[in-house]
Amino acid sequence: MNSTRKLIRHERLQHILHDNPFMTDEQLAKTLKVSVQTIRLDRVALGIPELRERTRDMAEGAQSKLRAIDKKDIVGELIDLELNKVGISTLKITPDMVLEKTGVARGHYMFAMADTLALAVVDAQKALTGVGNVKYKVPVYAGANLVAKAEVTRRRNDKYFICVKIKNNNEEVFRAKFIIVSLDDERKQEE
Amino acid sequence: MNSTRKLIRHERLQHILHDNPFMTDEQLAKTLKVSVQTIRLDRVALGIPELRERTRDMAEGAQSKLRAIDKKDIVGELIDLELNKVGISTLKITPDMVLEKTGVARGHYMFAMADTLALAVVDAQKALTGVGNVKYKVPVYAGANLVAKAEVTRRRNDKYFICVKIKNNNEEVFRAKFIIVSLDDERKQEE
DNA sequence: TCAGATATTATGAGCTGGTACTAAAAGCAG
DNA sequence: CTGCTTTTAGTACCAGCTCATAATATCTGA
Repeated sequence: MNSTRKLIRHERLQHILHDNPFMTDEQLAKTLKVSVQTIRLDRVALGIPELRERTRDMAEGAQSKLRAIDKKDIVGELIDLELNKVGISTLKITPDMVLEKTGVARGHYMFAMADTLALAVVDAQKALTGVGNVKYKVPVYAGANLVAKAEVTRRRNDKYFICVKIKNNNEEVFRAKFIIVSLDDERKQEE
Repeated sequence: MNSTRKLIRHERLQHILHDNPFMTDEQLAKTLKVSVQTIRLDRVALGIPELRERTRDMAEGAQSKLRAIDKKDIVGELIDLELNKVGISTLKITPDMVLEKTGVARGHYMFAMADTLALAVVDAQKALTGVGNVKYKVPVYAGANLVAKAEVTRRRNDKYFICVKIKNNNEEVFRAKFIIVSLDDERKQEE
C-alpha cells in the first residue's frame, strides 16, 4: 500500500509535536521532507490544530496545572482535625503518581501524606519532622482512595510521638511513626 | 495634568491583563473605551508584548513547569550508580519546596530523594519499598544543594537493606535505612 | 498496460492579530 | 494663539495559518 508512508509520517508527526509543540507547518515540512500542504492535510486528518491554537491550549491548561501543583503541596485533603490528638486526611492516587514499571504508587506519596498530616495535628506554629519509621504493607495502585489517620501517642516537652495509619478500603496499606519537634518557643531545637 | 488619565489607564490595563491575559488589543480598546492605537502605544510604553507572545510565554512556562513535575518524579539527578552497591544523586532545594511557616524544606523531598535513589540502586526490574527508617538531623533551607549517597549494606534473597545519607555542604542533614523488596522473580506476575 | 483511485504539491484569496511608520486631530496650559 | 502632549487614524507589511481549486505524482487492480 502507498499509504504506509503516510501512516508512518502521521505517527512521526504526532511524535514530533509531542516533543516540541511549538513547530510551524513550515518547520514540520522541512523535518519530514514533504511540502507544507501535506503537513496541513496531515494535521487536518489527525485533528491537530494549528500552532497558535496549540500554544493557546497549552497556556490555558497551564493555569489549571499550576493549581494542581499547589494542591499537591498539601498532599491530601484534611477532613478532620483535633489538635494534639488526631487528624484524618484523604488522598486519591492518580495515574501520574505510580511507577511506570510496576503500576504501584510511589512510596513517597504515602510518606508525604503521613508526614503532612502528622505535622498538621501538632498544635505548633513551627514544627519539623525529626524521625520517621515507615512500613509499606500492601502495594497501592492508581485509583485508590487513601485515608490516613494520625494519632498523637505521646508528648514529651517539645517532642510529639505520632502514629499514622493509611488505609485503602479498610485495608491497612501503610503505617508510620514520627517524632515531630516543635520549634514554637524561644527554645532552640537540637537534633 | 492630562497624563493622569493615561497613568490610570496604564494601571487598569496591567490589571486587566493580569486577570485575563488572553485579550486582543481590540477587546482591550473596547473595555477601556479608547482606540486600538492607544492600547498599542500603552503596551509599548509598559513593555507588554502582543497577545500571541504572551500566550506563547505562558505555554512555554507551562511546559517547563510540567517538566519540573516530571523531574520531581525522578526526585534528584542520578550522577553515579553501581548496581547493587552504591548510588549518588543530587537535588537542589527550590523556594517552592519549603514550608511557608518556617522556610524549612518539606521533609518528604528528602524522603523521596532517598527512596528514589534506594530503588534505583537495586538491580531489579520491579522493586518496592518495604520499610523505611528516617532521621532528619539538620533543617534544610531553599538554595541547598543536597547530595545523597545510597549503599546496599546487606542482601537477603529478595530483600535489600540500603542506607542513604544526604549531605548539604558536607554536613549530614538526613539519614535513612530502607528495606527494598524485589519483585523480579519469574514465579511472580508477568505480562 | 492503462484507467482510476489515492497521495502529494502548487497556487491564490482571505483571515487574525499584530508591528512600524506617518500624519492628523484633540486637549490643555501658559 | 502657540506649543506641547495625547489620542486617533491610516497605510504597508508580516507570520501563520484556513479554505478552495487544480495540477501532478504514485500506486493499484483488472
